[in-house]
Amino acid sequence: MLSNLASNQWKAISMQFSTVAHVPAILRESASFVACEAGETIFRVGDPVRRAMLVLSGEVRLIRRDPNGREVILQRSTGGFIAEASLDSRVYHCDALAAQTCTLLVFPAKAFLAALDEDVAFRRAWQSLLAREVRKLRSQCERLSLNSAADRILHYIQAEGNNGTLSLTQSKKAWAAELGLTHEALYRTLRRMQDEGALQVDGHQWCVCSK
Amino acid sequence: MLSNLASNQWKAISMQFSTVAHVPAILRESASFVACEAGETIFRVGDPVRRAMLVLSGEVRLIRRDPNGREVILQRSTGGFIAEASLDSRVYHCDALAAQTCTLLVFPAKAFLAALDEDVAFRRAWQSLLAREVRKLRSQCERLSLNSAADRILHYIQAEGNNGTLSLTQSKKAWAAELGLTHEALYRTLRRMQDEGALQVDGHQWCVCSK
DNA sequence: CGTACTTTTGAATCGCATCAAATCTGGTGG
DNA sequence: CCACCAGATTTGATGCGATTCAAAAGTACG
Repeated sequence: MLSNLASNQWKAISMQFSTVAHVPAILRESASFVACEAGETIFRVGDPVRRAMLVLSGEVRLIRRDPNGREVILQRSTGGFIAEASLDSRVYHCDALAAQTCTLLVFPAKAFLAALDEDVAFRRAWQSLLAREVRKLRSQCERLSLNSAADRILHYIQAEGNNGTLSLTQSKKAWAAELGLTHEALYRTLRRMQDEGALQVDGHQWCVCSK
Repeated sequence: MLSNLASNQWKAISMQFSTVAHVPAILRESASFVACEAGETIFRVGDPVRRAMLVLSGEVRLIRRDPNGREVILQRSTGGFIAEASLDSRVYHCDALAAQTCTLLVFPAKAFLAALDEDVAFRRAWQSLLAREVRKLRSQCERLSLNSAADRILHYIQAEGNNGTLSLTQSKKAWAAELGLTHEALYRTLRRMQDEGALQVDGHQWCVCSK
């Protein structure tokens, strides 16, 4: 864990995450790296919120368990801030798990909030991040309201892909969970859609065929 | 339509909507009321975002239509801001319909954004509003991922009600849409749960019975 | 090379969607 | 005040599609 980051590191990270480009100098000084092993718990429900966190590499999942013990993925991040909405909460309302070995960029929550008050550009970037998140979640709710597996798949490719083509960055099993389907249903529906010519596959690229 | 609001009106509105209490004086001066009739379209997909809007009375629904023409409710508001996340967008990405006769409090978008830059308390209130919205949407995604009607109903009552009791402010048909169910499925499941003693009903009050 | 996990296919079951129709409700106008 | 209408509510019958349980094959990793 480093308590200080070199300026070229900031440049590289800022290239990848536009919000980071707006992090003011004072806040940068209090940033540090954290490494997590696959399977590690990053925080749990009820833990006090002390840090703002950004996934640099690997994958983090925010999950909650339903009464039957099945886990529901609330957020899945392979890059970018996690639990943004918890920053103004006292405690977390979900668990965070490292799905793979991860590196995180962390900021003390207090300093982060103070910087939001001080720096206009940073504040704007943060607000636009939250707004994007709201739109993305509304889109996900819209998708989960569709009751056929095929419709959810098409909706996902349209919403998360580029111009009808999706580059899948996760296992199909994880994708199924995000779509609110069992993995069996996803496998079968993808197969059927390929057979019917509604989808084309090329490696990890999934492409909608408009007839 | 009034172009200026009396100070006692502000007090009344601020009592009901805490975010409004933080609206700075300059922004207040540019606020006005708008009345909408039931069924009226407030804005459409693609319309430029010119105003921030708050529902004072009546009901507004943000909807999108799926390829089959069925409408999906993205947000339903009987009080409070609507389309908060669109404020930093150029155009709207959904339709807004007045489900009943409504009165809205509207602000020019430009002045609203400027006030967010100027006033710290207002900005904090707004950011916390967005964060609450994110949490609420995550909760809805969690609920829509449950595949039994009974589980969704219980989840809704726990999440949206107080301590296991929900006061229903909408028709059961609208509730069904919010739960991602057909109204028939909701009616039947509610009936079954009452018969089984899992739910108690008293007028519009729905109460979960822990056995 | 073995272990853990994902991917894939099969068969049976169940719950929700769908279509249909009757009843109830609130609001409107004669 | 009553007739009427649109919408919500409710019940019924049917079929489909996703879940569930099961098992086999493929894949990554130490």
